[in-house]
Amino acid sequence: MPEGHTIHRLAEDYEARFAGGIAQVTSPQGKFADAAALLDGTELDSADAHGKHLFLHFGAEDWIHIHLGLFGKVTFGDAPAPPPTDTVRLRLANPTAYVDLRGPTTCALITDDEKQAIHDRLGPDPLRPDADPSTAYHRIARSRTTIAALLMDQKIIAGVGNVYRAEVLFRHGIDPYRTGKDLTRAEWDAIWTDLVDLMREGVRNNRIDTVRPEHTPEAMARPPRVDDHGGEVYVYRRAHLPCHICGDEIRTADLAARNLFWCPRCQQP
DNA sequence: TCCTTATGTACAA
DNA sequence: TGTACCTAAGGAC
Repeated sequence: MPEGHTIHRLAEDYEARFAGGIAQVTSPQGKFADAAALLDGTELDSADAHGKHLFLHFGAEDWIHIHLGLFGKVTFGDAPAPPPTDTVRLRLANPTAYVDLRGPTTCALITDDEKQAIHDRLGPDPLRPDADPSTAYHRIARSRTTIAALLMDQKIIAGVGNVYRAEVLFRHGIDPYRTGKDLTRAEWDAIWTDLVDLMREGVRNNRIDTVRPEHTPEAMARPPRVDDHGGEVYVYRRAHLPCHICGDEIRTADLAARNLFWCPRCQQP
């Protein structure tokens, strides 16, 4: 599930359940055991998210840096915590709740400076209040790379993943193979504004829904989705199915080792 | 029970 | 461009 909205939601949920209190910190799987021992019994004071990176603040200088990658998952539950399975990389537990982290690409103890270096190499995040879309457009407008690839480049814009990429391009009728150079400022501003709205709703609902009210299954008297990615979408993982709007077959292609989905009629070059 | 796939990224060649 | 890494679910047998 991990696109930016997931990570921001996790930051909220970690804070809601653990901030301001002492936590038991363990690493049943073992790879984070040394750091867990250092943090065990200390207080989590805040959580932060930038793009797909999650940061948990313990004490004055220590942060746990978490990146879920493709497989990472986080599970919250109420106390008492069940015995952890042997894939739990990090468990926090307090008298009322526990949270398990499994399969992350990254789970490491870092300093303030190291955290800052991560912020510095990430592009603006539509979910962060300090984000400036014009810095992203500046790079896009000079690039001969496809807009589909640019949207996935975390240095350009942080937090967009394969689902939001496919869906936002569909919502704006933009062919994924158009280059950054061809994108107007107005088009970019519209994409950005839309991403802010979509991703905020993603945080709220903890899932990605991109279908406008007038195109929902109920509104169009069509069958509801069968996909299990967790939300209602126009094109993501709908290869060879009819487009909700024009009925043409949704296309798919490999682009930079990821699956791209788009409607060739609704998204003209 | 095995194989494929996945909302991601980093590094080698 | 290809491959490695981490995990779990779903589908094919």
